[in-house]
Amino acid sequence: MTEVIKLAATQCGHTFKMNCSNCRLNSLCLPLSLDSRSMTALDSIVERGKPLQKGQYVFRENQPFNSIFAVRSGALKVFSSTSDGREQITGFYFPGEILGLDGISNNRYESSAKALETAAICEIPFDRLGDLSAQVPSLQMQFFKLMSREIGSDQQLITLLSKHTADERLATFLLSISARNARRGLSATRFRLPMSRLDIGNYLGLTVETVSRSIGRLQKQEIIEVSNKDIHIFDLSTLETVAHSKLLETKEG
Amino acid sequence: MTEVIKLAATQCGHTFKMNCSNCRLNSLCLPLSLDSRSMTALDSIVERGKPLQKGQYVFRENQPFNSIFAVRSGALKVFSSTSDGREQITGFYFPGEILGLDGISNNRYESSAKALETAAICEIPFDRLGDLSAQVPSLQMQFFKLMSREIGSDQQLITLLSKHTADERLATFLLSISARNARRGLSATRFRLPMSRLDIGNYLGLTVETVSRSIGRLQKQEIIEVSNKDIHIFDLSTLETVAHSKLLETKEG
DNA sequence: CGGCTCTTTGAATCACATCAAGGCCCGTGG
DNA sequence: CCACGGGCCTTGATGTGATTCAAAGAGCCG
Repeated sequence: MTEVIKLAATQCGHTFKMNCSNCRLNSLCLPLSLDSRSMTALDSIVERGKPLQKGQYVFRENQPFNSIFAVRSGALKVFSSTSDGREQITGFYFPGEILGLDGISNNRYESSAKALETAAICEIPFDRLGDLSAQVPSLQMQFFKLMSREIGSDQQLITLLSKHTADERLATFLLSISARNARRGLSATRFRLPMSRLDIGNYLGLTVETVSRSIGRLQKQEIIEVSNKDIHIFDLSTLETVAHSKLLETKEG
Repeated sequence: MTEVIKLAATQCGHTFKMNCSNCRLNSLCLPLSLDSRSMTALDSIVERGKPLQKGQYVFRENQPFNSIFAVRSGALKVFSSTSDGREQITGFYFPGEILGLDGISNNRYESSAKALETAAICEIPFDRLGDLSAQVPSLQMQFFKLMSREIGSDQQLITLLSKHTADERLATFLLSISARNARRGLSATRFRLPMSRLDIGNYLGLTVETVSRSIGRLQKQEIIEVSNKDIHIFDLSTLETVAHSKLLETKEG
């Protein structure tokens, strides 16, 4: 790694140029597969604001839509309010992932996004991204794929909610977090969950109590170990078995 | 290529040119908001095959992805298979609606699509659509919006599955069909459901029996009348009340 | 050290699933 | 045209996983 790029470390107070080219996440994020000229062009439209504190909003339901956002660090939850006023979390977003796509269709956000912990995000004005996409075919394709992936993952959640038990949902959820950690070069078996049990339950269509009990069951079977928000997955493959409802419950006196 | 363009044959033996410009659905479908030049360009890449019979597939899960499809007539279901081999229906598709978008991300379809009744579809090769989108900004935008709308509707289904009772799910389902009929100039209150109770249940995360009982309850409350697959909604606004769980159950001896 | 939210655990209840049986619709063939 | 057969749909009885209600313990921040 050359010394100019190294400057990405912040707290010292020096100014430095954070951009897509030197972003550690560019191989996961929108820039994926762009040549350096195109990446520079993309870079020029990206806006990087100050970090969000826990609880702060990136955007709110019904606000006019202008930009999509990429997570640089931290974690966010995206949720919309149901007809009877409660909230439904539709996704959690980690570094390298992009949110706000649901706002395109009606020019206003159809959900809200809130920081689960201190988070840094990149704002990408959508009109400028559209212009650039028309000029850079690989960017257009990358963006189509991004939206398609969002559709695919929503449909997986639909299946999860529709056809699976509490334990299967929780196991699938943990595996999803695990895989996304691995993608960013972090441990697939030890990590910290940035969201509360309430949020997990909300996302998975379960109550807090059920989430807590389900965690308890997985722990008792020695598949995971949990201490507060810290998760240790002992055996990924066993957890996968649980997720796919192929584990017959071990009867014990 | 110009005059060789697809001469769809009618039963009477006459040939005529079916195209986007003369399609009754063009104001609902992908061509929406295209000028006539652009519509002609789009038209030149659309392929119109012979109608599908009930039960025939448009595409199957894991097949290589090449095209997206627009429904011209009839109805389709889209479903994917769960980890334990059952199927999960993720959507029903009616004239003017577009399917296959989930295939873009990995270059293979992540779901299968099957005709619920005789159906006519337009095939749109995706690589050519991508090229054209880069040249026609309004087409690119229209396609972005289309994908975004799919994301939005998937998220609504997530909320429905996660937070709502059987009666609310069924009411919401009927209202969705109703609204989509209205959009195409058909009756919002009288229509025929092209799918079986089993399919409805599968889609809504319920068993057939529960669907049947839920229909029974709505009928007893004189909100709808059902005869086989024929639905008559007496009062849309009451049905909306049910969908939003604001109807207190009427106790009766 | 409060006061707060978050989490866990237990007991009772409920909405929906499951199991079971009978009826209806519709295509097919006599 | 009617009889037969196989899905599809409905209805009832019973079972169960998750919710609800309740309460106490654990972590966190001022």
